[in-house]
Amino acid sequence: MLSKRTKYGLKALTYIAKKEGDQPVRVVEIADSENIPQKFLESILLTLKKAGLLGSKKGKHGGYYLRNEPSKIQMTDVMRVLEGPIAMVPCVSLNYYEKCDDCPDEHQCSVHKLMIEVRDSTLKVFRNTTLADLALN
Amino acid sequence: MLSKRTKYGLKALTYIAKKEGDQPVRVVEIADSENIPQKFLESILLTLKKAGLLGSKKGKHGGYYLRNEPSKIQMTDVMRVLEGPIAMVPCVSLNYYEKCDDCPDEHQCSVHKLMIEVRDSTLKVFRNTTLADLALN
DNA sequence: TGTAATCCCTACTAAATTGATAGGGTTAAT
DNA sequence: ATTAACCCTATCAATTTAGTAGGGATTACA
Repeated sequence: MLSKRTKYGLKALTYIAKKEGDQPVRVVEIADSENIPQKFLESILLTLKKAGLLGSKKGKHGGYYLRNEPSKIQMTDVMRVLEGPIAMVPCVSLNYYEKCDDCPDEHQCSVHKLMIEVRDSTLKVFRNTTLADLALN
Repeated sequence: MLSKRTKYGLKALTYIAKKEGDQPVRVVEIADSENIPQKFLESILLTLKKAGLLGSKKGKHGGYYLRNEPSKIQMTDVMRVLEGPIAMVPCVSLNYYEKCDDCPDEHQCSVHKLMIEVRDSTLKVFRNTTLADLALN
């Protein structure tokens, strides 16, 4: 299941991408438009900023803006920042690999094989989708 | 992330499928072979039984057995029983649909669109994989 | 220079979920 | 009758989730 955090983050990014003026977008505006608790959203956007996806401007007329063109922002990057590993088990994760402690040999593990397939098919979707695609319509 | 419950369940099913004699397979044997806490495994196999995937025989020489040929058991069914919805958000779930309370119109929701794609690609994998595939090798 | 608007940061918390463990009940074979 | 096995319920500690609270730091502008 996708966390609310991730869902809100995606919606917020989409909102900002759609807006794309020269003015940064305020948290409160996004929160109101997308029905997201403001304080919660603040912390999410902060995460996205620290990850380099968003930039910010403080003070009056401040807000958040994209650091790249929407068409250059892949879902793989967004999802890894917001949700963590894309793989369903650590032993098939590209970026967060970890050995299972119950598994003597993962190359003979049926779950391992299956989850590699799932990972690859999900990755394909995320790699082929950019923020520009989300912002269409 | 896949729960341990699901992972253990998949391993257990694979174990039983590989064994496939006329004797039912005992919980303790699976638990020992696959490094799964026995009591925990008991409750998982019970769930699989109640869902109709496994049958059981009580008492001496008892154990669990498959109710169908491995090649007839799709991962979609197994995953739904063990892990619940395959979709990452309830609003794109085929079997557990639920409206998002923050979303006025889900057809205009960017997350919705993306998650439909993910769901479909994951479903494709699960539909094309049976327990017989997991039990290979 | 003061004030309001805005992002930034830390700490806390209630509720839910996960990954078990405990303890015994029921059934079947011998 | 005894033992081996599944069946069932309750409980629990740790972790994660979805926030809330409270204020600090910075900037625009009057």
